[in-house]
Amino acid sequence: MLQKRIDDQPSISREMIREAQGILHQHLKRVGLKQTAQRDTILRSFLETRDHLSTDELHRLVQKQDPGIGYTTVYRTLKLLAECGLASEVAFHDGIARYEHQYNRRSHHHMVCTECGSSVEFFSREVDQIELEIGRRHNYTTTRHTFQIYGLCEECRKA
Amino acid sequence: MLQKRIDDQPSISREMIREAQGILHQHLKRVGLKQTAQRDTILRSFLETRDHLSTDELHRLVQKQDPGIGYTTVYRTLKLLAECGLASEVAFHDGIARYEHQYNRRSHHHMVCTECGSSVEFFSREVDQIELEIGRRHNYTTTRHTFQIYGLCEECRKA
DNA sequence: CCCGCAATTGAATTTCATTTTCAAGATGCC
DNA sequence: GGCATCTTGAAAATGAAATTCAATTGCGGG
Repeated sequence: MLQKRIDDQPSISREMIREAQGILHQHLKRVGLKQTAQRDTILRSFLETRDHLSTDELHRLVQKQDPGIGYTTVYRTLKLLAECGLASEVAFHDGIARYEHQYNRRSHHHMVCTECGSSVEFFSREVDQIELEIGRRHNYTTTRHTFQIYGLCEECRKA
Repeated sequence: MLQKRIDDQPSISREMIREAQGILHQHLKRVGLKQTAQRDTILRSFLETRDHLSTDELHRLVQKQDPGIGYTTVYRTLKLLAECGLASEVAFHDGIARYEHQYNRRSHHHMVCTECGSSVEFFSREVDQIELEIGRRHNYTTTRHTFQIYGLCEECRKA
């Protein structure tokens, strides 16, 4: 199910959708793939939701726009979006791959309630610096990191 | 396959194995389960390796000690070890659950090479403090966190 | 010491998300 | 418009994790 999410980002504008679509189209051309109505629909549905979506959840949303679009196409399009930097995979600890917007978003992290699955986003400049520092120390060229905190939210603690 | 790992921990002593076994036995008694030769063998094999083991990898190691022990038993015993705090799950980004020793180990984190899978462990007090700070700010009772850095190690960069 | 209940074991099966296959249908370069 | 190539989506395959079940084993009480 879709889970409550708390963060501080403004909602997506028509302008941003157009821009994101441009990024996707450019990426497709660059790697010799084709624009299709399905890929555009999937991108739009993805951008219009603020949650951490699994392939299955996005598929359900997409079907409200166009019931003919199959699970496989959503699955493949999410990989494309990740490739061109519009989406990125977040692994919470429940064994399901989830994706979130990446376009125009500050580097952020998640705190997840292990009871109800709700999550809070937070920002920490320090974490980015630790990545750089540790990479330098051990001679790695770092590309990204994941940082997740697990615990009980206020409501689940009471219950 | 077993992957190269770099860290700064001394290797496990006979004394620690005895102590870990005590912890397991106590846990079993507490929740009304039984001691078995298989569980002891699996714990020993687990402690004797310094790597991040998948169930499958540990199963193979265990079979060198006792070829009769099945995959399922290893799988179940790893969950037991996690329950009593002797092991903890680490999810790198390859979709396989791995476990590592938790007993007597400082809180640490991983930097993983996305090319060859080798990993470096590192320690950062700051990360623990961020967990506390963020938990307090959003009213979560935090229990743990995961922090992983991904990148290219020196050798893979050259290649 | 031995009985009997309850837990354990391991092979086999099931589950479930993910990934691949393939034939029919689009896309877009010429 | 023609044609090579990519795309699509249903179905099948994959693979790790989880469960089932009948035979076996541990262990507390008598």
